[in-house]
Amino acid sequence: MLSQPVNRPLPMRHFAEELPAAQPDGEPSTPVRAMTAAGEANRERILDAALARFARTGLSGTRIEAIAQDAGLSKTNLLYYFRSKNALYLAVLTRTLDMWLEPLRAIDADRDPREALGHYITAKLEAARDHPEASRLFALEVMQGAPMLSAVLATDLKELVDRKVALLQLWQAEGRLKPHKPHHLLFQIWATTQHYADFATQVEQLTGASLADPVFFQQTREAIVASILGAVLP
Amino acid sequence: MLSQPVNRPLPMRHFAEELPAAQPDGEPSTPVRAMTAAGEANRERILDAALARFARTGLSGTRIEAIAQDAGLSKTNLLYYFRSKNALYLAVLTRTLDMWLEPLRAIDADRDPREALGHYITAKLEAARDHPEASRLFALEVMQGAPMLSAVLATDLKELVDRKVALLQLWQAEGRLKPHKPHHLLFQIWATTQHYADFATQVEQLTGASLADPVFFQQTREAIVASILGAVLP
DNA sequence: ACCACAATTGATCGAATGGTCAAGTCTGTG
DNA sequence: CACAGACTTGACCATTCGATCAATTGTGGT
Repeated sequence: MLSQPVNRPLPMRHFAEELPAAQPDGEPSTPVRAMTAAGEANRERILDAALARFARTGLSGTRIEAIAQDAGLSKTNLLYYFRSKNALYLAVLTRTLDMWLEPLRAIDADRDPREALGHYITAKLEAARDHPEASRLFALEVMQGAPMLSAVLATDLKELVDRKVALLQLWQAEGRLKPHKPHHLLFQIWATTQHYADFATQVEQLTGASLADPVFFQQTREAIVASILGAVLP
Repeated sequence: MLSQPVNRPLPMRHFAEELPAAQPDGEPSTPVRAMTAAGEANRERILDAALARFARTGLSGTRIEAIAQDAGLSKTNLLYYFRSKNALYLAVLTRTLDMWLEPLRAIDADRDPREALGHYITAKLEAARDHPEASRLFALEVMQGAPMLSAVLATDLKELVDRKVALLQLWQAEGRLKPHKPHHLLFQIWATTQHYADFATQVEQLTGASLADPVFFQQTREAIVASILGAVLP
């Protein structure tokens, strides 16, 4: 059993770790002193190493010491920056969430549907190419029922998706998209683009190519755009 | 270091556990006596429980004791049927592999492409509905680089896919399919259908429905068929 | 009824691993 | 220069968990 720790000033190294609704009121537990440049850099290196490891072997399959080694630190020192393995995992997850959501946010109501959706697909495929670990990490997490992210997903993601679904329905009402349950459109885009990141090893094994190859990338992009846009544009 | 155990007769309970190329020649280590009916049933219950657990929490995230409890056995007793956690995992994996490959095998050269591919999509979606854990287990395994399955996938799956790709190319040459890199067609089908199993919690959270709902199932099926077949049929 | 082997159990081992502690060293600021 | 607090380390603790072992019970076949 943990004794509920009271509002003591939080050392800088743990400043960003607090859960969203951790402090009902009062001082936001201002850090005592700023982090050193070296400390800042260490934090980043740890997060990078952790992303790579977690994305490959999952939370329970990753040893905290392996991350520390990758980052060039001792296990104890890593634990100085992140109070626990779970805290580190959560930090990686939230840090990556924005990257995942951003392309969806960028779908613009003012643009032409064809162009907007084409851009979205391209952006998602670029994300799959440039940050496959991020994609894999989310996939792992969501597939396991999003035990750490369920709250965020149920609110932030849900709200964002609802907004974009409304936009798609508007476009449908205007006759600029075929009638179609909009969710399926989103799911198809997510599924196909992320597939090339999440199952990269399989894709490479079967085709001998990867998204890193520009030719293959273009080919993939066109295949996805053709099938998805072909089905929803009037 | 394990001392290489020599061809002693393998007890029935471990009969199926041997790796494919384990016995270059000689007696196939005939089991001493048949398993009891109870034993057979236990093995099945263990495999079922293990599939459910592994699909949710992965290999390292699953405690062998949890599986035993789900199956109504003691941990020690489970270890009587499977010599190790890895052996159990591998048994679950191989047992499920056929289920995954079967729909692909069923793509028939004699049928019309539209019909054959429509059937394939439907079969994959039914598999996603009826055996989501199997789909999730494979996804987890492949996403992590298929450490246990790489050999099988590199041979069995590769060969099967190559055969079907050749068929698709034939259809293209006959003008019955649009020219198109066939792999992308397969990937799109896999990605979209499996998405509804692998990310079921997300799908449910965002739409409130699941494949178990017949209306939603039909809707999904039509959306996928429309976009994929629409793009590849001439 | 007997026997060989299947099935089951509880005790226990040992390695792996997350996390703590006390004792430092380094460094920016007053 | 002094000091507070950031940063680092190695020793150590506690627990979890896969696996083994010895011993006992159940059971199908002769």
